[in-house]
Amino acid sequence: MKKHILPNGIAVNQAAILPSPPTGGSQTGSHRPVRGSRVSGRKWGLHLVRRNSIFYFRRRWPEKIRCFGAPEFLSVSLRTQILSEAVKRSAALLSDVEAGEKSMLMELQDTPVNSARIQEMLKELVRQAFVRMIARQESDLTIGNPAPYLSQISAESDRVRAAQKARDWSVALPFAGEIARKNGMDPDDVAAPAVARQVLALIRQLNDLSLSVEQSFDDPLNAGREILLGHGIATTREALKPPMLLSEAIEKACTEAPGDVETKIRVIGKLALAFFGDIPASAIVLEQSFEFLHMAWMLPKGWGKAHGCNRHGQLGIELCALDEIQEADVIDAKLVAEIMGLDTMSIPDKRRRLVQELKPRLTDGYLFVQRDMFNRILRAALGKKRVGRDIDDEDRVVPSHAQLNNRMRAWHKAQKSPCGLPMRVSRPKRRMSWSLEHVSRLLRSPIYFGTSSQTQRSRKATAQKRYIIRDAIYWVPLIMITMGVRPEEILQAAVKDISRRDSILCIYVGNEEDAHLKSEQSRRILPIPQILLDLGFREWVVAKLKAGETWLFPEIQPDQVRGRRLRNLLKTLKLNSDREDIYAMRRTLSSKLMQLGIDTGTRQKILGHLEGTTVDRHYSDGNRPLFNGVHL
DNA sequence: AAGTTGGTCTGAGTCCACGA
DNA sequence: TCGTGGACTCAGACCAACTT
Repeated sequence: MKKHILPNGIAVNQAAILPSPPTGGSQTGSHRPVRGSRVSGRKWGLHLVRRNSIFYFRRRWPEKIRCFGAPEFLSVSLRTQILSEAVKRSAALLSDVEAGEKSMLMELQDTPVNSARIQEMLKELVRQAFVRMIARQESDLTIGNPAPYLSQISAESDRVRAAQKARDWSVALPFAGEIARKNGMDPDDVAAPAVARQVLALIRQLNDLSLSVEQSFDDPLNAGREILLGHGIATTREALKPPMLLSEAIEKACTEAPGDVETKIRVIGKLALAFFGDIPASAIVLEQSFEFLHMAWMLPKGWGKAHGCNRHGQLGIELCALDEIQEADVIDAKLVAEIMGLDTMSIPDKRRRLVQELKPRLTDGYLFVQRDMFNRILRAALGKKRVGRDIDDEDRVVPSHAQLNNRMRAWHKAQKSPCGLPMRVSRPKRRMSWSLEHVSRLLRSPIYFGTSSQTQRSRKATAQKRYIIRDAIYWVPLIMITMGVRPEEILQAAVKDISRRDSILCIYVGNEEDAHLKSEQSRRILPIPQILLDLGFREWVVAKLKAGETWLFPEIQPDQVRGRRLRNLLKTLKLNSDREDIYAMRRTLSSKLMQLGIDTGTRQKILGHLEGTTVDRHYSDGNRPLFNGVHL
């Protein structure tokens, strides 16, 4: 395809000689409007020029192709002096050229001829050659008979030289095709003149080095110093180790990371393997990281969840992330087409429907998490020098946050229809404080007014049966609303963490030695608000103490999935809401305190955020009246 | 029939440390 | 002060066997 476009006949040299179009001229000079006595270039027709009575086809290459290195013009001799024949041939040529351009543009966008990838391939070529040379020097003397080896190498060099002269680029394939394939490139790319030329030259360079090393028995690392450094390889044995595969990099990153991070690394690792295949990690370059992240960006929210495995040993099904994207894309495209076709609908209405009905994708914020995890994988393989914080943007393999941000803006633009309607949506979570109505509905729910079943707490009490069970489900929402502690903080509290301090009943959050806290800042002492005391919190704790309990909420195992029971209950009570979830109760308290004019520092101390020093983290004294003012 | 539960998996937010 | 990276926590979907 490229072949019939690139060799552009007589054009390149003569392009400079031909008169350039005056300002405002489009395409070629031939498009210039007729002005004054000047001979119109369009005398013969579109893209037609006549020189020495022979007609030529002459057309400017589109900017998009020129920026990839194409010359200004395509000029081809039409090999005729007859105008009508020239017009016919020119029309045929034009349609061919335009078709070729189209597919070429697609190709360029699909796999940009990426110089960084080619450099990686050449580097691998060098590395392998050096490994062979060193292995030969260290091998048993009887194996390597120098004479045939030398002549074999010279023969190879001769062959390469001949191929270079004949411009037979396919010769490069046996040398670099396999490496290209392993690096995730199309082996045919190696046969492109620009690439093959470099490959063949390098092969000869390496062969020359082999010959001289074979004869002089110099250390290849020393003798080939320039070649190594020229390809970014240090002159050490260490640097010649085979490149790490993506799968190995994932394993390495996982062993280095803590548990929770490991699961995320495995997620993005699985995606990367599906996207790149198991190629050497060093073969990935910046532009491909962008493509990969774009793929992740298009993942539908909730991908990979419908696998069907559960605790009953169900086998479930294997899901392919790429397929899930494809499916979502198809559905979205159908919806977009359908809505665009509704002539009667106004633009805002169309937007509303699209936002509601399009399949939500990952949020922008989460893509940064994915980026960070991908970063860890590549850092495990390439080291901090290639993948670190303080690297120039153009040297990066994984884009920096800023780079990704910029690129994401472009992606967003591309996901807008011509009339500005969205073709891709996401649903970020925005927590809001609970409305008073919501809180009061919770407090009037069967949890506090009594249930008819001891286990199914959402069932309303009947005349005969009325249970009010004071356990985690009863106290945790109250404590969260009035004190703003995190669920995991209150759930791991021990009975003796509740005690008097200066005659005020307080809870010592994070007092347990082995308590697992979000941060040191969350270690704090909070007074028990009056509301809880009125509800009998003190008596309840005393009863626990007498019963010899250690934990405040023994029914909640520390390693259990916490909070799900409560969440489930809220759901059946129809108290669940996307924005006003359990965790949002912390925010509720904070905003209520703010309305009462309490300064930020104190609020942060109550919530256990960074701010207060160790000394003033104990603010139980004197602050208690504030809590009495909190109306729920 | 509606609700509970505990497996699996991913989604996404918060907070903190560090260094330019 | 801000960008970056890291760690941690919680949210939520799906699923099938149980309970009520």
